[in-house]
Amino acid sequence: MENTSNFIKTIIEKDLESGKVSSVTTRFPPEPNAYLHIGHARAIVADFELAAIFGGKTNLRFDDTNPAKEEEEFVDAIIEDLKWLGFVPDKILFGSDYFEETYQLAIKLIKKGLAYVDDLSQEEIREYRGTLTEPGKNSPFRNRSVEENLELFENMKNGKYQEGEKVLRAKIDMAHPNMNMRDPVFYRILYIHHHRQGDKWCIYPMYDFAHPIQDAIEGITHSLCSLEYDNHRILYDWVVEHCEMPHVPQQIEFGRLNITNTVMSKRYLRMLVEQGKVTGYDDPRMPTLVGFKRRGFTPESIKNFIRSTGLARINSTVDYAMLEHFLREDLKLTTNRLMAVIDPIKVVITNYPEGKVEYLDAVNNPENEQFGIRKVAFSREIYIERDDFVLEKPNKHYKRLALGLEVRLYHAYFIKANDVVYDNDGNIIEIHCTYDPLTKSGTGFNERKPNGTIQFVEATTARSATFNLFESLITEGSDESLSFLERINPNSWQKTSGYVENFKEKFEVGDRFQFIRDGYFVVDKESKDDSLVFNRIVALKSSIK
RNA sequence: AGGGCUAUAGCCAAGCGGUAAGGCAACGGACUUUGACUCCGUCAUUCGAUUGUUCGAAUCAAUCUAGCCCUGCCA
Repeated sequence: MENTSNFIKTIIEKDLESGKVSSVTTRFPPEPNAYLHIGHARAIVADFELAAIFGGKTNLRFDDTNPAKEEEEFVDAIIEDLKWLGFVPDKILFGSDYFEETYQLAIKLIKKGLAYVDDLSQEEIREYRGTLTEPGKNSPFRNRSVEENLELFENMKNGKYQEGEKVLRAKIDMAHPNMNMRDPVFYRILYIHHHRQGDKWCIYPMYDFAHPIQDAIEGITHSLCSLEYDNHRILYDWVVEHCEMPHVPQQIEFGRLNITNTVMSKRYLRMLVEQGKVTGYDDPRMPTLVGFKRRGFTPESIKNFIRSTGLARINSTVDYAMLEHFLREDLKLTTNRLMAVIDPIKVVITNYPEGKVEYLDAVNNPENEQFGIRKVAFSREIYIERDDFVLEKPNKHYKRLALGLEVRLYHAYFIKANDVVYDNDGNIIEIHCTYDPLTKSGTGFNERKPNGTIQFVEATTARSATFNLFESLITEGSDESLSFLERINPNSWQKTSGYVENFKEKFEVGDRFQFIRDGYFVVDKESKDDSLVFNRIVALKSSIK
């Protein structure tokens, strides 16, 4: 946000200049009913960074006015997610902490003749509301006296009625062109245990009543929310005005962020978890923040991605490639570059002495000297990537190994392929090569140019590893007419076994590496056998011509 | 008697009356001990359409078109 100009930043600047506000306070108000996903990151970055630019503060406020959907598990998860992204809230608050004040303000509205208790059923309220093109009609209970409303509302609070029997409504205008103004419900009766309030309350305020009050109480100057609340701003302002809140917050809407081929809806994400399509909210294929974290994304890459997409009054669908770009950009300077062979084939260096293992110097990250150097093992038997060998050079663009061709083994020697060994089914199981000692890495040998550079892993010292290769969970270009679950790609997670060089004694969960030519990987949880488990984060942009 | 919001390249996105930034993707080329990275180059005579105002319009006005949101006792 620092780098990008956007319309909200402009609004804040003007408010500061005109003296409308003297400082900036924002809030990030998630409902604790789900894990945060990448779409939330836009709101988080906007709330925190926009305030920070102007030296302001940001509260984390849980919007917990509906006990039917909210759980403690989610509040802890959300706090963790924010911490992971590196944002520190000025205060951590709960909408439910304001229930008493909210209740008193409802009484105030009743006394002003601006709210009434309605006995209509849910169905009747819907019928009386009218439609998009027809006005609604007044409830027969709309003109109850202030005294009667006061008594009825108190009875509601004291549990004298059943759920659904009565609600408190604002008295505004049943013919208003904006449906939200047709006497919106402000309080409903719910005999449900609240995760923080316990059974203290049996009436709960609706979002439209509670949210502006919470913002006003906290002194929020700019209340950012997504575009669908545009239609609610008129109500938001109505509540602030008629409750006579001393502080007047301002609601500003911006567009949501979507990513191509990525389902973001809480409902669908919950379905994936509940139906066992994924291993949990932190499954690496999930678009949740914990999912991205386990998949190996860095907080910085996600923030840079969000910053680059800007903020506008339009919902946007950004190409997933953009996210990968920012991850590569971050990772290329912050990871060690190791050699790993995902689909191994054995190579025997026939002119190299048996039993000898030598160690060669390798730079850990050529673009960042701080990562130092390591020793890479080399011997008579090594593994290379099966894709890096063909019998005959197919075209002039081919830059790998073929019979009769010489390539450089990265960090080691030139080798030339002379022969292959087949199994009974006619599959190549071994490649026989010779190496040239003069071409040792670091000697500056330049008499000949090899046909490219390939990676390898020394056979006796290599660590066995399991590589998880992810694809989009939702099949690309899927038919919109198919149901959500039918669009899930069943092959979205492929496992394969290979080898990685013995870089260090203990690989930690979360360690990220670039495997030369194969992309960026992160160490995941332990596997059942003792092989290392790596999840691919992003592939390198290589294509074989 | 519907209301509100939005429209700039394949995808994001600047621009706010003075003659279309930037990023992603794509495509050429150079370099290369990663087909990566880096570097160089190409990629909107036109801003949803049509009129109008103006010396001058993506920017202002009118009309039209398309998309999104709104008829929860969800948020």
